[in-house]
Amino acid sequence: MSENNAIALVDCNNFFVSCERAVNAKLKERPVVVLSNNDGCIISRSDEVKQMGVQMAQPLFQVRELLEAHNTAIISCNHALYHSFADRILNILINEVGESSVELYSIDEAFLDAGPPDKLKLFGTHIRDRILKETNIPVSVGITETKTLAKVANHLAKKSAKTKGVLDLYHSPYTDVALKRTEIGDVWGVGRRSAVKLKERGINTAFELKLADPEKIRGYLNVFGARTVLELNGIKCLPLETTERDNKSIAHTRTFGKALSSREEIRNAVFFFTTRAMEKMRWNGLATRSVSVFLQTDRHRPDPYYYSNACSYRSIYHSDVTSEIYRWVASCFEQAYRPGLKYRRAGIVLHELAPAKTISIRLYDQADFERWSRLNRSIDELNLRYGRDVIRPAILHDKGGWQSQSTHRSNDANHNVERERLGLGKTFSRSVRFL
DNA sequence: TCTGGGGTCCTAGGACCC
DNA sequence: TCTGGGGTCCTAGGACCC
Repeated sequence: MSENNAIALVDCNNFFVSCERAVNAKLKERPVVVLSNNDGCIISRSDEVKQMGVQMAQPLFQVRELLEAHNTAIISCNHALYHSFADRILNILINEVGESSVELYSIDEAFLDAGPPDKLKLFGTHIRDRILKETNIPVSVGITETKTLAKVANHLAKKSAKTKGVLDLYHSPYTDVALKRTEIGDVWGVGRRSAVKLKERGINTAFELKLADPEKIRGYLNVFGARTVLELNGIKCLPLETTERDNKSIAHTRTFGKALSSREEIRNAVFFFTTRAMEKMRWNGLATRSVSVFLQTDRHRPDPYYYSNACSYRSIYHSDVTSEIYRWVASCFEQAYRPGLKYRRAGIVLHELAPAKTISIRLYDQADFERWSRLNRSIDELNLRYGRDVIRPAILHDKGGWQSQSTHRSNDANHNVERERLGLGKTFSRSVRFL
């Protein structure tokens, strides 16, 4: 992109809630929250709920009464639905500016190369209107010189009704006003810890950070902090990353529906998680050579104490064969497991991923390995076509006390009718990261 | 009673080598 | 009694993001 081109950040408003509302119009009249797996935490809130003071990731039980008093719709998450919406929105953006001008940053936001600074507000409004019309999802658009400033602009576009969801601050005299109104903790890249450090040094707003000496900031934050200062000054440090990068790790971790102590049951859960992670890995054309497994007891109820342990295995060869990875995972599990404890959470992470096509040849059993690898891919395809787990390893049980408790799942039959109408067929996205 | 999940990057410090 | 120094690699942990 040209150095002078503007950057736009397109960010979906209350994304998961907006998806649920897009397929169920009745929800538009009520406050809505979407819950995490297990229905434990609130992971998406409608504006009304935000106004009640409910925080992101707040446990449901702490605010259940408040929500019910306001007739709030409480919904279990449905990630397949959110991904199909994300996919369609991405396609619209690509259609508008071209694939090489879109950086998909997360499931619900993307940076765009907005081109030369000409009619930016009009451009933003067009994008916003089109996405709303075609998907029912409201988005906000912030446009400026750098990504960090675009975050600020987007934040204000969301908060201020006057902007109608689009704020163009490209070389604008209002940028400093915007920065003065932005608390230091709301700056992109400044988390809780850094915010404390900066406040101790008298830096309380984005504007004060803009005026700071980047080298000093690097001293008590890190190189990121220094970059943030420059970005706030309109100097591009973070380029648009428009080519898709391979994942460096893939994880599948869950809190169990209830605390478990049975070795068998927990092992089953870990194998189940492994299978899911492997599917995702193969779908992305990757192979792994190191895995780690972790087990944790309930950190909120240490009984008799909080136990958390992670064990890793590293192979000399990369692999994408489920049965082989099972063996790695099993050895990690045996190391991490201590009898007599009640476990509440477990997970597996695949590290050191590499494109499956480029992994090194094995000295002894290359032919066998390739056969197994092909078999796994065929199974993936069958499962994709005929339904998940139509074919699965005999070792795998998808039932157990570890399963999530989702009691607020929205009615799938209703969804399907509405999804049909919106053209949300059986899309399976390769483009949206963080599957 | 009830408390999410999936990622990335940076840094300090230890191990090791010559 | 005197007791090097520089470089690289790896890892765990911290911080941050959505």
